[in-house]
Amino acid sequence: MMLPDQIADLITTATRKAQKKGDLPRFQLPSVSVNRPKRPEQGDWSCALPLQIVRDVNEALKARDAGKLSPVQIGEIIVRRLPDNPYLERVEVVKPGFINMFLSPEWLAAQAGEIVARGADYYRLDKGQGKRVQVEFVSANPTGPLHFGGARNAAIGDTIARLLENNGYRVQREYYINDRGTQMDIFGETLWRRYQQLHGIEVSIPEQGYPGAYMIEYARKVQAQYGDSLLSLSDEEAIPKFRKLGLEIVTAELADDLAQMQVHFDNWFSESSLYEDGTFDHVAAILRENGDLYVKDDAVWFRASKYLPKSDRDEVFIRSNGEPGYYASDVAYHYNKFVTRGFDWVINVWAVDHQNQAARMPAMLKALGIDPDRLTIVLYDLVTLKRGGKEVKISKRSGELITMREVLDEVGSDAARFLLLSHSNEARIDFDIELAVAQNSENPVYYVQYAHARVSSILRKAAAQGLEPDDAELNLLTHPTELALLHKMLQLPEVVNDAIDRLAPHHLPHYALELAKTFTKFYDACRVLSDDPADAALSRARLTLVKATQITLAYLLHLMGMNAPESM
RNA sequence: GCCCCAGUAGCUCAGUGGACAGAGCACCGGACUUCUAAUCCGAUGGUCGCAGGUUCGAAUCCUGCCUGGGGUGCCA
Repeated sequence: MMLPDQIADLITTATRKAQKKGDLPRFQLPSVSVNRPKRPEQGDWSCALPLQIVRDVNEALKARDAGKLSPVQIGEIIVRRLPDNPYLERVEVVKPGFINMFLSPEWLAAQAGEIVARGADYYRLDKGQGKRVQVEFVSANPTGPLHFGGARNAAIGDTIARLLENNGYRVQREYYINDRGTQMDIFGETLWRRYQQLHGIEVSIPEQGYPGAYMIEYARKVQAQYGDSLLSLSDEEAIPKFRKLGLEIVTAELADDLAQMQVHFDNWFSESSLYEDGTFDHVAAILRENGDLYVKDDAVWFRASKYLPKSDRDEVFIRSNGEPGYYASDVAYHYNKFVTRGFDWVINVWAVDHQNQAARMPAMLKALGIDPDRLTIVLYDLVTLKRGGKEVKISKRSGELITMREVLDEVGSDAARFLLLSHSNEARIDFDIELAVAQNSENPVYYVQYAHARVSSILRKAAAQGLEPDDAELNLLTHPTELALLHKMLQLPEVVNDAIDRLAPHHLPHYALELAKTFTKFYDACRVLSDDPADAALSRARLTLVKATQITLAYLLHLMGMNAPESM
């Protein structure tokens, strides 16, 4: 259980006891929460319960004509019943009715030893309790290299997966490959034409095809493997063949690009497999039996309005040309996720231009008898690429960077991930390449990594002197910056908990910056190593704190998919 | 038209019911024979888009409006 929950429990217990003993009248208590006040004089933890219950208290007292209590008086009554506990050294009740609590420095200092003893496990929560969750992300159409916008999707999705897998969930990362439909046919045809062109055949690529130079590269890869042996194929034979070959090339390239960002998928799921293994026919049968399908304008429609009371809008299931639409694939796909594979929870990470699609997902789930709460769609806004404040046009012809690989090659994965994660999902990002590359104080990425490098350097130097972390005399840790650093480290589970509850990974980089700042203040104020043997005990205690900081920073960087450098 | 998101310090952004609204950058003034100065300390800086409402308490919740972005039935 997290520290704030434990402290809130103390308040709850004390209040119930006060009721039982007759100090306070009986009524239904609200759930108690505590928060970290901004001002140090208001304590390490604060609780506003007296203000929240003053009305209930006085109404109950009035009923038996027993006078009135002020919030401060209520607070004092509660505090008198506070159970013995190791955390709190001092508790104050102040106007207008806050209970301010101060952590025991001894208990706080002892946590440094706990962190060193248990490592990152000290911070891990069992939020998931073994639940199976799938995070589906990126899932860009496999018709070319990843656009830089995909990097934000990758950073968000992968970080959510990391948050979950470190806190009690069994996580699968999945990439959904849209490997059927009109776009793929045109892609296959373009590749086929490029291949023919490489062999001197004068053909032109399709009108709505893929003009990018990368298609010529793909054709060269086909040529390298097959030579001219495919030239004899007819268009009817060649297009499916090249669609398949192209898909293999692109998929390998996507995996490669994503690996550059420390992103690895457990499963690449083929859309067309849903049609080959009968899933699509099966869900169509379910919907038909329930009377959820009807024909209009030569198309088959899904009666979505039946399941979404606020909407009168239905969805095209099978288009008038006989081809299932994307919504039909989504129905089959989600049936596969929830029923066939039985995930407890599914998270889809989508760009904000799919917002409408996201709003229509619950209808299909209800129609399939699946609890809509088992699906969460994380929507994020787009990224504008800039260089020195000027927008980089998303145009191949400009010659400017646009693919994810090109940006990563220039700014590096760590900086890209950190900067892409720093904004809330709903916020648009202006990603300035110049700023991202800058290895100076303007760039917060390096401030955080630098703190880890410093910590590592101290531990190295100490080891060379024969000094190791030792928790025998941790009560020597009394300096305000030492206690502040410990208090900040203890905040990590709260940050993680919040990030998971809201699927908002941007809390991690912000906290990382705060933690690095808090460490650097300690570093500035407190010398760890010393030439004087008389300081050895304090050095060992501080080394424990430094080691705990290293563990914490490394875990935090790991959650963000970043490296924790030992030196810079 | 309708739906979604955003509007907080000069800039980039945190903060989704608690106390006097925060950070980074920029700007100004200090600190270096450093366990890595990619540093630290201090100062300046805000009618939280606007107007109502709910509440002991609102940047946060509700209603309306303004501005910007996105979406809006056979593309995905």
